[in-house]
Amino acid sequence: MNDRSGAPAPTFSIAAVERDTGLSKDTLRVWERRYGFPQPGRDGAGDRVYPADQVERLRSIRRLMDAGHRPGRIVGLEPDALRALQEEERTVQATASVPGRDAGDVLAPFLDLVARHDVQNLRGQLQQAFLRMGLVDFVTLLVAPLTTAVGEAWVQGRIQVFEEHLYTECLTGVLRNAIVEVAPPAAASPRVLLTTFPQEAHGLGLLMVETLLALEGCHCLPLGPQTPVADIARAVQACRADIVALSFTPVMGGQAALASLRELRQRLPPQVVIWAGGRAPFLRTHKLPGVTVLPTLGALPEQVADWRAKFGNR
Amino acid sequence: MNDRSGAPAPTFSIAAVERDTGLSKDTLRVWERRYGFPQPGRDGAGDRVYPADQVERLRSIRRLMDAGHRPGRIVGLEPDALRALQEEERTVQATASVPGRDAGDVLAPFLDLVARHDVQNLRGQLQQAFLRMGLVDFVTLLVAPLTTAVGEAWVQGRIQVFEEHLYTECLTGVLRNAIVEVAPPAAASPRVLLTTFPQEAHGLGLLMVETLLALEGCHCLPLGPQTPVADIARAVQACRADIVALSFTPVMGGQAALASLRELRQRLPPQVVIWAGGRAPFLRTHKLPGVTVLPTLGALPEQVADWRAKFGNR
DNA sequence: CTCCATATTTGTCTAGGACAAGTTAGAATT
DNA sequence: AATTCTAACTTGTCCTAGACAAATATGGAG
Repeated sequence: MNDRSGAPAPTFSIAAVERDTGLSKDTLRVWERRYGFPQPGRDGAGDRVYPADQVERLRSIRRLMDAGHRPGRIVGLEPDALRALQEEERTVQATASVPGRDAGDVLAPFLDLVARHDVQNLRGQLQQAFLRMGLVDFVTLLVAPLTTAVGEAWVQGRIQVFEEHLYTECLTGVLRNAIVEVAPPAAASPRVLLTTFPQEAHGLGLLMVETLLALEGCHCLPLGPQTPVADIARAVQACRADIVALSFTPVMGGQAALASLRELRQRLPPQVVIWAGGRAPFLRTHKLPGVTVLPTLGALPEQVADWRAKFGNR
Repeated sequence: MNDRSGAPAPTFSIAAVERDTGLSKDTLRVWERRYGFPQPGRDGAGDRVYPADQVERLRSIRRLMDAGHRPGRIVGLEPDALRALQEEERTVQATASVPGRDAGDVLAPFLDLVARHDVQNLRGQLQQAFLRMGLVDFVTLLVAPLTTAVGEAWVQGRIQVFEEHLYTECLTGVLRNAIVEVAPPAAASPRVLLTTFPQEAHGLGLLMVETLLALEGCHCLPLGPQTPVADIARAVQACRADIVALSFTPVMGGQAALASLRELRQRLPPQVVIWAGGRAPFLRTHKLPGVTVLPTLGALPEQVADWRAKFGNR
């Protein structure tokens, strides 16, 4: 980034690497021991000092792991091999989405705006699409696939973190605006509490769900992202929620997510339903007793109808 | 919460405690060694198991630390003594805000709505206040003090975490809506990038600043909360930002914040200005070379004018 | 009352071992 | 050939206990 600077090459403490890569200190140390990478230098106090290129390589590894690769197979790989794998990912995904080729073409111009950081136009185009398509189609046919595409582009290193932040922020504004226009019914049911676990900072999925639920006439209790499990349980009790809807991205490790879900299930009264949705792989691969998995946003109206059939006459 | 349940009392792993209290595993272990608290049990594998009441006590300790107390003095304290300190905090703050007694009375009804989880009315009242006061007064005279008051109430244990989340979410909606109505000038300057560091999840301050900056005719580049330092630097370069505005709550430890600020300063070109604002104590107590501290929101227009006087003629 | 030197406090880092839960691969059965 | 079961391997997290640097407090001198 800055070749010409005479300043010393920027380096990273283990804490900084943890923040920037999302890999815990324990993991970083154990990888070093087991796989021989990373190989940080040491400062005067004997503390690890990571050069920038190793951090970059760790980020690539992290992205590939989010895409399903296993550490043992990729941590030792040279940057070239990592790039090759990223390329492969892209091909696989392109193939997988053949039935939605039209969709891809719809998304492309938006992705382009993101990559160019053209927030003004991005916002304008999104707003326009919203008005043209109507809220339901806008969310299910454009926003959801687009968010997935942005996530995939990030995995492949085609989009920077800050570009993803710009996109998220932009879309948050548009969706928040849209939600206001859906007049919330005074005392509707079911009462749905929306949030994510503390490790999951991504709140876009919640907004999409909130939009659709509001349209279905549900009473939404949005808590925003990152509520501790204990507080979710308290909120359910205090707000008399019928359903807890949680959103998961691949960023949240499957193990941590499963543990938290089990803990939450244990703390909630049995009649309170837990909905789990999002792009996290563990939602598809694991059985979650006492949790309803929403594979897509399209499944929402159906689930709401289900709930009303079962509990609606309270 | 559940006295009557025959289920075994819920317990917490060290990871769960870290999430719920914000205290790192290392800190939890070292406190145990030094101060004799917490004193978790052990499970079959020899892993620490924290009972619920110890977690609760840790939360109280955390809140008091955010209010400026030192660990060595309070970690060993019994719950009664902690409650006494909390009470003291409340008294001190009430005294400190004597000049704003009017303000306190203005805030009280809103705090009441938060404590009752009456989101519907809270939103309505906020919206109404916004229309009555106008955007600038709404943000500086109501939203900012109210957010501070909510934070203080949380420190004193009068407000639950989830209630604070409800408040934040509610207000986010209102502010986001307001921002849209401020027509953004096409190519204004300065270009201000807004975000927080990864440890700082609170984004309300950013929205307040964005509102006021938009009114001042600045070009805002909101990244949302929790951008890694390296990505902030990249975003500045890619978006040609003139200023980076960062927001800090007491939740973010002073040490971590200072380290990140230094790192950011080192990575940015010298002509890019860093603004730091928020309720975090370290902003008042420390000298931050190369960083402009904004003590209050009221200082914003002045700072913008300053920048324009110095660099406006690019 | 202010300033500086010394003492204490405090969070983070280190090492390398251990283990349980999850995953893969291979064998045995249908 | 497909399915199920078992054994081997992976992998993240947790453990102990010591060390140190930076931040903060304390006490003495000006």
